[in-house]
Amino acid sequence: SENDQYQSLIGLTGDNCDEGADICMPEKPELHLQDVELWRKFKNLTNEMIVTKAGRRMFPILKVHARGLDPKAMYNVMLDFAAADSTRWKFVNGEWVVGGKPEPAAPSCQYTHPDSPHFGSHWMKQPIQFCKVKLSNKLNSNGQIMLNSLHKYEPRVHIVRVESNTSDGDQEKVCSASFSDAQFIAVTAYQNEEITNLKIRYNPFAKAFLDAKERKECQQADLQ
Amino acid sequence: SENDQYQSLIGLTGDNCDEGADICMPEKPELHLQDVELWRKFKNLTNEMIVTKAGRRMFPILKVHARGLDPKAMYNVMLDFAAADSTRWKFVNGEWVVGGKPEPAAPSCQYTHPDSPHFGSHWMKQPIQFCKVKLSNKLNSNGQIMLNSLHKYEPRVHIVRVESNTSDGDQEKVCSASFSDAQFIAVTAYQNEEITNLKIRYNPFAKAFLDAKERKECQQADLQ
DNA sequence: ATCTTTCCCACCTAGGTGTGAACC
DNA sequence: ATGGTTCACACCTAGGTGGGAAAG
Repeated sequence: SENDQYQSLIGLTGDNCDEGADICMPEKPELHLQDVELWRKFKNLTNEMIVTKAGRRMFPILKVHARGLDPKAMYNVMLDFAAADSTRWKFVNGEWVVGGKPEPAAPSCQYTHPDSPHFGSHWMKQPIQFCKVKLSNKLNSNGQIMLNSLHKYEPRVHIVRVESNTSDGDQEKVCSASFSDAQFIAVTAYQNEEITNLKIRYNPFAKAFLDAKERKECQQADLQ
Repeated sequence: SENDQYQSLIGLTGDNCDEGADICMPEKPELHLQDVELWRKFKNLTNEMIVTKAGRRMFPILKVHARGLDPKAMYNVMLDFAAADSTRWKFVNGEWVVGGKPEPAAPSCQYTHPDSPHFGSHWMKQPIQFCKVKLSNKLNSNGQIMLNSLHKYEPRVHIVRVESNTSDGDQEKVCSASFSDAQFIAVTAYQNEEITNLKIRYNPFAKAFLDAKERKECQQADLQ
């Protein structure tokens, strides 16, 4: 169908929009992952994300396009990480294998997007970027999200309606989506060298190491 | 009175909170300028702010403490610049004098604080900082505020109530304050060398020039 | 000539990378 | 020994300073 074509072009749609069991109208809130091609490059090698005590940003950055919200209604946008399975992983002989018993899988804390609260029009006018969220392996006072190292996670985004001048608990969940293309294993140091290479290649903050690689290649070319 | 003491300690209170003509209850919204001592150092020399085509940040940074808002109500916080007088200024022989006829004094565009919209509790829990606002002498597409060079301005902060799911024009002004201690003349290059010295002394981004000054002083000390 | 504006620059702040040795 | 974690580090991105020459 035309809808299927569209989805394959722009990539993954959130799996479980859980409000409204009726037919899928354009008005129904939807969330679409951006940069799917990039995410899949990482997923094909089994993606890894560094966690540190102080918190580490994600790369690729999670970006989500929202549609179908009420432009004039107010929403919070939240991010959390669901345990993708119930095992602990380890990297042996170049591949990830199940190893040991997992930590008790508490659902991760929620990260509230810093633009929250804001109008539907704001959330829809451009992809929602989670470039500031930080992943940690320790419980911190600040806004970092704690994950268990060597466990696999899947990012989820939630949109909740907020009303001014009401009690704090009055928040209605409008839409949730889980992004399997953005699954990753939390690590304190990269295990798969190919993952490291992808990170260096695409993350501008790792430019120093990209340059080092290029110098190395030039040296080898000079020798030939 | 105790109230007067408090105000002289923390500095300037907004001059014209324009809602509620009744007696001043603690619940009445109020805005107080922060870092008044620093602002007055600049004001004593006649403060200057650089304006550039691309936009320049203010220094000192305008910080305002808010109180008396409804913690659960939603507000926008706006900043604009009122013409402090109707003349054009020029700097001759080390002092500012009236010179020439002024540009037509259109009120400046309004800058919306990037945290907007947000709850009263958010605006009150810490001073509201306008560290990102940029002053320009050109009309730009982005969020810069255009001012006329060599004209004097006084920053004003406005708090307006916003409701979700209502028409856009439905915004009720809750409180306005004008900060005479933060008056300045817009310039494209600093005129008063003493102002330059203060900017270098207190703005961390000008550290390079502070270091240069210290080296100079050490050289002079060595010669003696 | 004089006054004002523009542009490029060196030098900072602030903070995000993976590395590799050290630590546990 | 082994595997996982931590830390200081060099090297970047990103962008905010005033200086000073040049241009209007």
